[in-house]
Amino acid sequence: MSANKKLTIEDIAKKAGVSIKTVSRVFNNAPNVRQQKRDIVLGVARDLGYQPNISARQLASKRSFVISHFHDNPNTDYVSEIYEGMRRACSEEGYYAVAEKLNPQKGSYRQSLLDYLLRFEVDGLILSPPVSDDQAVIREIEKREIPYALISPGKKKKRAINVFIDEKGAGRSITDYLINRGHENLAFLSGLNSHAASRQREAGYWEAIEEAQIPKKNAVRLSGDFSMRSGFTAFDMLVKKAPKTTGIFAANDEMAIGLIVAALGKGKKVPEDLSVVGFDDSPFARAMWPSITSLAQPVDEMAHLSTKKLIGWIHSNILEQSRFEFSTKIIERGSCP
Amino acid sequence: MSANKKLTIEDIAKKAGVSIKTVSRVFNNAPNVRQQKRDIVLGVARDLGYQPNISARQLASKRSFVISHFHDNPNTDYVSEIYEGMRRACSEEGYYAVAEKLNPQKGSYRQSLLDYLLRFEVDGLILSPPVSDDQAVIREIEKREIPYALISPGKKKKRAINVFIDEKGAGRSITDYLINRGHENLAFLSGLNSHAASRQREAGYWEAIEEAQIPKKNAVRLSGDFSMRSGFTAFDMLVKKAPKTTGIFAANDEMAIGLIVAALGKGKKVPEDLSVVGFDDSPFARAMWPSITSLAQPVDEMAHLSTKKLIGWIHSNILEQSRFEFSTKIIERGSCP
DNA sequence: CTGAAAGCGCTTACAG
DNA sequence: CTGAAAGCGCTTACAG
Repeated sequence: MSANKKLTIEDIAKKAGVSIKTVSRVFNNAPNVRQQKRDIVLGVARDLGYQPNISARQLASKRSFVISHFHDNPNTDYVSEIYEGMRRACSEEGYYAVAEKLNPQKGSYRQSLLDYLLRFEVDGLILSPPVSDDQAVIREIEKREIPYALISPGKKKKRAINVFIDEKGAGRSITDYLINRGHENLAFLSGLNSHAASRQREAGYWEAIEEAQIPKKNAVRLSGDFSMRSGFTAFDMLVKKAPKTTGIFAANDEMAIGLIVAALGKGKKVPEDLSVVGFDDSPFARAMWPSITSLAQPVDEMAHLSTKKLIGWIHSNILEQSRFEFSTKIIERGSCP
Repeated sequence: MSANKKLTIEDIAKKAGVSIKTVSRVFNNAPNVRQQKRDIVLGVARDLGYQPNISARQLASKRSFVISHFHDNPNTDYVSEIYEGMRRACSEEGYYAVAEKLNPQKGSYRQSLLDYLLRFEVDGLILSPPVSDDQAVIREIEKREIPYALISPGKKKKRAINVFIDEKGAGRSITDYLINRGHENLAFLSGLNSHAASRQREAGYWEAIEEAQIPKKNAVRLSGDFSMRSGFTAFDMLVKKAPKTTGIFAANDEMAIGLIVAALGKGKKVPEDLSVVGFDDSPFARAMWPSITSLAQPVDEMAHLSTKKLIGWIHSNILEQSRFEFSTKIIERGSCP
């Protein structure tokens, strides 16, 4: 190992019979190197186990090789999955992945962002909900011309990388899934209405209801706020407003869990009396009993691709494609088999 | 901002009327600088908003200024809290915090660790359970003489920083808490027996039982594995083995949740029929309904302190104190008020 | 307790 | 398509 650490660009250049500049070009994927030389350099580097010294690159190039993920999300499973996708992409490209939790309690978002950008150099930023919809934050980033990517933004930005799923389509397919299983009395349990995703999922719900010609009176909407507690409370509303309901679409898994716990506590059987489908395929959806049927989005891949595209943008200084839609699937489990 | 970025050690030296070496010494907390000069330098740096260039430090010193947290823990809340504590400490000391998830599926732990240490320089390592009890991993680290810290290790190491809580004492205090609330028929729901923490918590349980002179037949042990599912199943065992039980101590919150869900499903009331205390004070313990009384350990502080001490060790090359015990407290909630 | 010189391993213009 | 020189902003011996 210590032998590896001593290897420099010069050693590789000598072995390969080229100048250090050529080696540098190869490792930066820069143009103007004949393919043949490129192969030789890469071969020598592989044989000797050469790893470029990141600090030297940073210092000389005045770039940081750091991609930072800004978030403010209490859902650590979601944040961890994003980090993992970023980390993989960064490691492939010789970058560092850093996660920064914006703390809205002390001062504004914007302030913590500014503080951060002042203290640390970053080459690119990744924002996830709800930060990805914070226009003040986005303005600050655009002002500094830092390449950035938005994960599941409510409003897609032209000068950014946007990765997302078809929220409305997902809402439709969950509703269809319930309808196909014979449910004729349905409920949608919403998240915070300020989140675009919740509104879009609901739109898909109503579209599917209409298309299946289910009478409007047999389909209700319950208000939640994405918290487990609100799912718990929603069950009481359901009993009052629409006791005949048998199929429920919750806008996230936490609410689905809360609702199921409430239902069990009142002697209802899941899925026999009440079938529930969640959204996110969170680890708890798997661990709960009954386990929860849920719509999965490929968060890890979304983070991985956006990081890759971000690094491409940083290198070429050109934003080629700005929108990437990912597909989802429903994972069938105990709460709605 | 761009003005700040241009500031170098030279600017500060000039302003402060000292050599750059003195400035460097001040920023590295090195000895041999008169306090008066130190204050001047620090004052000038503050006024101008100077931030040392990390890459330059890395390159010149051949240190990475990176502290890496190795883990393999499905509990993302726990991992995130550790990361947050590390990140705070690192940011105070001008270090980078990195989290690396060891993937035991592909190849051994040890291999992924070696791969990592080969690819990246790190100045220090932090290990959390279960990695903190993997002696093969620890051997590799000690062989390389990398300073490291263990969070809640089963076996404390002499040549490492160890941060931990009194697991047995925590088990005692939870049991006492139940006893003080009048429960005379108790159950302990264990985690994986291979985890030292679970065994120690159980030892505390039995100690408290004995001290309170509760007949052994009124206290049972149920086997779990830390999973929510195992808590769910444990309820059936409980009904068979010890139907008179009213007070339950679960070795973690997930099992407490599983057990409560099972109990609710069978028409039991919590806490009226069954009082449950968990361990970890996880976000779900707060969010559940009923919310769960749980023992909280200061994970964030444990990570923060161990990172600080680790950096101190790196700088001085001296490991001063190797053991740090943290205190815990029981957070009273709905499941056992 | 303090300073002037050399060097860490790369990249950036610049020249060809 | 390729190379020799200068320099990024620090720290490390070394000397005093």
